Amino acid sequence: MRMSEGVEWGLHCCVLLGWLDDQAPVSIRRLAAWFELPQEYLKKRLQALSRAGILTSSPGARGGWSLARPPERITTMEVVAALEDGLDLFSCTEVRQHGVGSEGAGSEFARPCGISAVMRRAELAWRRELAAHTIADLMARSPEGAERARRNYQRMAS
Amino acid sequence: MRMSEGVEWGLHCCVLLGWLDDQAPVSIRRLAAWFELPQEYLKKRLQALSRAGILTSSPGARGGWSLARPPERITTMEVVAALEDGLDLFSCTEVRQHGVGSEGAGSEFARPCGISAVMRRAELAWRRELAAHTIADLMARSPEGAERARRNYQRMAS
DNA sequence: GACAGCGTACTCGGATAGTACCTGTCCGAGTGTGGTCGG
DNA sequence: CCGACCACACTCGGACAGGTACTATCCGAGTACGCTGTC
Repeated sequence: MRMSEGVEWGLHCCVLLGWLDDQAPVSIRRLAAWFELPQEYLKKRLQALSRAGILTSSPGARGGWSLARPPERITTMEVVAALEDGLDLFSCTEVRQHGVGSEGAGSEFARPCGISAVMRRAELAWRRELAAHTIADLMARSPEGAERARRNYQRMAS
Repeated sequence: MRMSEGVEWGLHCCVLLGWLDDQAPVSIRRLAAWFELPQEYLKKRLQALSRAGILTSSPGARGGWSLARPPERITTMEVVAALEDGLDLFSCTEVRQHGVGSEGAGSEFARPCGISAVMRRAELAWRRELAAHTIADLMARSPEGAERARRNYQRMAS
């Protein structure tokens, strides 16, 4: 079980777009060059973030990508959820209700499976932790990054 | 990102083996029939649990599978870890250190990436929750299951 | 009755396919900006 | 000077291909149990 690499890309893009907030929308070409990522595929991932209402894209010349909301109001949970659409770490297939083992069972299957419950609890703890951090938090974690971003972007634009 | 289906199988098998503790080892044929699962593939998954020291297998006629430890000392975390060997939900590829964005960076890359840190925190919360529950807990959650297991197994053996 | 031999019922490990999802690329269509050209 | 037109730079969505991990099956080899036959 491995999380999609696009999650890392998406989070980094969100942080960068937060830093470059004043610089209008940023084109996919520049975002891809910034992190040296495959442009076409990165675009696909950002489109997913757009559908989730996290990013906004403006078409046309001078168009590009920007945060749809202030970074304080975008949690890492939302970004992960948008990029991993399914998002069910564990999905119970109700194995207990099949085969010889299930024969003669009473009403106990009305109650949710204990294994499924434990997995869901763990998953909830994971999500809660992700929801506790926002893009603004991530931006604040490296103030040097913010300055460097602005500096390099100016150089890139010229 | 989806967790392997084998995790659900493995957990159910551990619980069942806990319930059937007195019934010597249980053959893969019976385990597969119990949950109506593909026998050969289930065997592969159980072999992984055996390598992790969670299950024990005895060869020969009358051989089969049994818990390697009392169920109080097997956590769900161990089972998940054994069946998902990699286990790194999120793996940081240090995207920040590539491309235009990384140019002119000082010593800040010596510090771990903030995004990676948040993801690791969340993952830790997930693991902690999984480690807090044991196979014995799962067994205790459905006492009817224990009785039905013994009943159906007797019928199956005859 | 004791012991060797053999068939059976298991597990172990490797080899091999099929499938689904992730990664990556390409293309046609749509849209807004800025420049150009004619009035 | 002003408005229509056009080229350009973007995004959007679908189609398609390669890679990797998950799912699944098959086979040969090894091991323990229990039966059978011989002494």
